[in-house]
Amino acid sequence: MEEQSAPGNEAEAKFRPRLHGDLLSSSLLAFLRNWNAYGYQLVQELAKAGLPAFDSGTVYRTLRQLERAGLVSSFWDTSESGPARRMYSLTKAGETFLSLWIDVFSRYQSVLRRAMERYGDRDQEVAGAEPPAPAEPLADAPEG
Amino acid sequence: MEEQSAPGNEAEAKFRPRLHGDLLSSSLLAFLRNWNAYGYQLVQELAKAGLPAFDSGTVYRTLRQLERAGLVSSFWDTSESGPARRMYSLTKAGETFLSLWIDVFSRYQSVLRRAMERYGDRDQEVAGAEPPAPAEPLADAPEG
DNA sequence: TGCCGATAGATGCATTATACATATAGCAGC
DNA sequence: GCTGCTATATGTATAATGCATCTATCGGCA
Repeated sequence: MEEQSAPGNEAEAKFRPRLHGDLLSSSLLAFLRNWNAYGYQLVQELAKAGLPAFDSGTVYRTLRQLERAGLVSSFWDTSESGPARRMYSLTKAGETFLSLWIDVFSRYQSVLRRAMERYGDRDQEVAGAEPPAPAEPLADAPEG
Repeated sequence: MEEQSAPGNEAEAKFRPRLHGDLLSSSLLAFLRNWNAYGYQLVQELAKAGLPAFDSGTVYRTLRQLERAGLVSSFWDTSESGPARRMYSLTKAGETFLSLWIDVFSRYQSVLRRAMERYGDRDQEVAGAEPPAPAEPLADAPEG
């Protein structure tokens, strides 16, 4: 069937960090914990934060989804000139969710941190050893 | 201020942290940076890390995807009794990707941290002010 | 007045990702 | 043979995503 051998040097292109879903949602909630803001503004704030650019359509849709879930609320702000802005603010439920997420997140974080800290001790294999044996990669069955 | 539409207490149920995509991929890469491991084992390791349970089918598919991208490599381990195990190890490209991800991740992290740290100063609104004005939530247009 | 560009939000659509259930298979104990 | 645990994989319906596109307001400018 599929028998491609991944060269490896084009891997970053195919599989770059995307920061989707939960990461976007929680970033938005985090911003809204401090400041009321509207979508266009949040897109720019996220970019300014040094994160990879988010698709604005995804941001707008995510905000509406957060609103449907009751984590944020919004109203149309027509006080400024220009197109109306949908101003968002964090709800009580949103704050609760954000702290729940941060709990989960800190556990995830320690997984990453452990990976980086242990980098110095890389020599001593701890668990499933088997030194990086070559063998047939991408094999489809144990016994061809 | 009362949320008339979303009760808020069912928000966590509808919108719980899922730890998808990039988070799963990078967790797997992080584990594999230290230990060679197979899928079933990684599912258990992730659970032991205190993270919400991942669907095993998603983990297996994600591992194959990482392999297709050249970030990990695998071989069938039939040395133990029982079903064959597909042993994974991190490739050079995988290490590169992981550190790229950790860069992005640390920026994301500071977004969250800033949100939590500033919590004490919550009173002084900094940016888009407009005290949580009520107004029509979930409105479809600025002018009814 | 008409046109352009920036701002602001939204949606259509094809592709991909995901959860849930189910399938396959090896082996151990009875 | 049957059951249960290990270990991997897939079918499928639903959800999420990227990209392009659309609407609309307003300021500047010719």
